[in-house]
Amino acid sequence: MSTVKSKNSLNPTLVVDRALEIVDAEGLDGLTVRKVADAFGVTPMALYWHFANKEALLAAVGDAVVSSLRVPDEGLPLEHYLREAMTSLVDVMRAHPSACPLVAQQIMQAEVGRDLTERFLDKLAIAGFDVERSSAVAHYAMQIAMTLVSREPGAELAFKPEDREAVLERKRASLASLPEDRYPRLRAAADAMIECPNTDEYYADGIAIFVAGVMADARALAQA
Amino acid sequence: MSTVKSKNSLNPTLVVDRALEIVDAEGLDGLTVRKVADAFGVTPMALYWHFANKEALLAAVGDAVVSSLRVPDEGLPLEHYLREAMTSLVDVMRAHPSACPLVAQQIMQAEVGRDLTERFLDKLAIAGFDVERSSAVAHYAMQIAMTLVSREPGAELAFKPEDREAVLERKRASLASLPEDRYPRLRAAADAMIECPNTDEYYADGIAIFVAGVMADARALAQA
DNA sequence: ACCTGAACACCGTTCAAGT
DNA sequence: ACCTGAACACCGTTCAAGT
Repeated sequence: MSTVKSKNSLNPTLVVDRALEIVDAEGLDGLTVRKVADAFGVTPMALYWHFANKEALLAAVGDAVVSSLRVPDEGLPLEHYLREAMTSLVDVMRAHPSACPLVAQQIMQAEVGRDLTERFLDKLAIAGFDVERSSAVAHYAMQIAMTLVSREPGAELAFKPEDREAVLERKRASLASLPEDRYPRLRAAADAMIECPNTDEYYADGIAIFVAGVMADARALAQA
Repeated sequence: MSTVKSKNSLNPTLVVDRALEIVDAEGLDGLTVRKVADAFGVTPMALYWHFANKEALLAAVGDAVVSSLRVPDEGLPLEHYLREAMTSLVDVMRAHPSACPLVAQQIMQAEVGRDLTERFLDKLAIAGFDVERSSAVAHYAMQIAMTLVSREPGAELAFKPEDREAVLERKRASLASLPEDRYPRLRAAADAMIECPNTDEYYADGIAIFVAGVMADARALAQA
């Protein structure tokens, strides 16, 4: 967070990088035009020369994160292509969990996002999905990837590191206070539901369930 | 939006109802302590007698929506129980799409949410899912139901009804400008990806895919 | 017990002005 | 071309005071 100040010190790329740092450190709601300006030792209004408004800045942050997405190999069959695409999306988002909603919002504005989706829609069509169904499945895939990352158990407590343990403890106590005879499963699951015990497994399983569901649909269409 | 004003006109139930109306009409970001106060012809600070802060008010709104959830019949087998539970969740949320995140946040604070989850975890355990996996699946189900509703194609444009058509048209134009030879599937899918052509089908398919994925897991566990 | 009034530290953004 | 300064219409919230 060093304060850089010189003539023409502000350009969109630098601003977006700084903004992403702030989002990572303080969450999406923690990003403020004034904070970005301060980080550059500049007046808030200086940013309005480079971006039309805050919305445009957020979109640019989304674009920046999306750009590191990779398109799975064209030759892969539907099942593996879908798994690879979702894994790639999840990986990109896990690098900047707070920016997830921006990624979901901007993915179609990026060439890599369009290419990935076009190929996916094509494979779905070949597997027998009609246009409406393919569109829905592509939409589910994107949104589920985002949800997995941005709502990973315990992720909502990523900020205010002092409070984090306190909030965790409060949730734990709340579940522990439930009557054992009525909520035995909930009590046993408490720890796992509050904080993800194995994040890699959490993502792999989430993706696997969705992929299996889509493939069940594909099989049903194949024999119809 | 009539202005009610009398001695002791403010009580938590009335305030929550009003707040939910505002959320429905203007979205979650449109809900403001000051707006709620205005609706009652009262000073913003009056609300702080009944709620600790805005967060507590939002939680109460979430509780109110959750309360209309119903627990599926205990006797149902896993597959049907899961489908019923997600359908019930989706129905409750579709009544107040902007309040979805509050529902997801508060569901475990409500008896009906805990009962629904306890039974689901029990059925998963009987089907062979270990604690960690059951917890993850319960979490996926909740979050996916929420995502289906709050990110239904076109839902993000639910407010500012004047701008709505303009934004839709801008998105449509953006996809229509893509080269036909390179993005044929994307162009064909444009309408369906921008605005949901059949919402009931969209939800039924989304739920069906997740249920099928979980059942594939269950079968794999059964024969292991 | 329940609400008001004034104040504080924040927001995004406009518009005119400086260099 | 790029940035500043002052101002506006908002936020959530504290704290002391009224009834």
